[in-house]
Amino acid sequence: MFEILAEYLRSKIEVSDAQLQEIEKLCTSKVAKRGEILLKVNEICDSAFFVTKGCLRSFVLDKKNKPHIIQFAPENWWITDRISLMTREPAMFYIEAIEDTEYIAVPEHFFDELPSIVPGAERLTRELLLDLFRSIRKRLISLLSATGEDRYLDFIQSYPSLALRIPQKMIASYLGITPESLSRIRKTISSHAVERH
Amino acid sequence: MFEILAEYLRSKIEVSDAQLQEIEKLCTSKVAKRGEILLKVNEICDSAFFVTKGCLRSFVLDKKNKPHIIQFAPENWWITDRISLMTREPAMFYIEAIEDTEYIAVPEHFFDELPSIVPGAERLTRELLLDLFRSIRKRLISLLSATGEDRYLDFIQSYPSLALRIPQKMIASYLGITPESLSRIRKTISSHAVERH
DNA sequence: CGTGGAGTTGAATACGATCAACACCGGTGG
DNA sequence: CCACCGGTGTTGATCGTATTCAACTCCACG
Repeated sequence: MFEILAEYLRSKIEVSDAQLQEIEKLCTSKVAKRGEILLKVNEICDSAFFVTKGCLRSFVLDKKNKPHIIQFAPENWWITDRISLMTREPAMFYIEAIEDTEYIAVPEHFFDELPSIVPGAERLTRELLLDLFRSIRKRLISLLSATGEDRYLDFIQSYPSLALRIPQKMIASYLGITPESLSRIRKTISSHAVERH
Repeated sequence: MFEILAEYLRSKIEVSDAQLQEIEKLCTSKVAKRGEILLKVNEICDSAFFVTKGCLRSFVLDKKNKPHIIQFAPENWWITDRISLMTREPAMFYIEAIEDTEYIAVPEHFFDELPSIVPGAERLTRELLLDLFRSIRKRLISLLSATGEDRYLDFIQSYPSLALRIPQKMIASYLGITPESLSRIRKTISSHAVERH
């Protein structure tokens, strides 16, 4: 199971087998059943999760207890409350398995220690942070300035495999619309496709 | 004018006058008239701006050319496209003066060099990044999960002085609602206040 | 099989956006 | 100094769109 993270790291940075063995010592392989909660709001988040099989999501609850999805994490994705992890503040959201999932938990200091094992790995840490930053900012902007339909089109464009795999009600929650609205949006989109054909 | 940034830095980190002189060499004092654009979408952002007097804002335009405000920056705030600054990617938004404004521009390498002038200043850089992260994430969550009224209440709570100072149409744009809706929200809020009295 | 959840569809509703009118200044120029 | 003007904020009426509620189908799974 660690082999998947190893492969991921090899694709991102130059790393030897000996270094990978060092890295593996920091990692803990775990499994979660569908529905299992890995992090709760207001807990201190002490790990980042790297998914090797299955899918996790992070979400908040509004005052009517409706979930709103912040992020999906299928294979080869990281998910964590980065701020809670870095500052020991209470977590802002839940993390939950939406499929039976295998994942690797790494401790808070993992990314700090990585460069001492693999010189130059700061770049990876920096890239991960930038990717996260970019994606949050992009979502903020699209929530502010784009319609539900445009957000959906962007979603299937950006994450085509997720769009097939994730239940539509969860995609709707991620997009900030109701499942019914998403269903209707999909209908009008497919009718446009027919027109063009 | 640099004195205001100096005071700001003194409040954040231990810094001597000699160090401040070194820092000042990296800074450029500038002024912008109301309406002046400091950064355009798709330009490479090469500075961060620290406002010493007046107010800047960042915003995007949607496909109908309506502005949507990402951030306000009054005195003692930083504003920049951090990702463009760090990666030389094209900027995602505009930065514009909404009042006659005096500000200090610092180059992309400013935050990298700061620790070599003031040992321990990494903490400040890290804190600034965390603050930005926190605020973007908070806005994302509130757009996903809170009503316009709740977002407004949170805004006046979080930034009471901004709420008095910024035109309401801009606050509405920041909150993702129309100026008319904000006006009506304010009306119902004040009537609630009367009830309680 | 049968049950429950997911997705779709329709109808009614509610809510925010839009359009329009107006009051209220703050600044400018006569 | 006052008249005028443009922009801002408020309010009302209308409109459009997403939400809500409900019914139904279709699988997947036990």
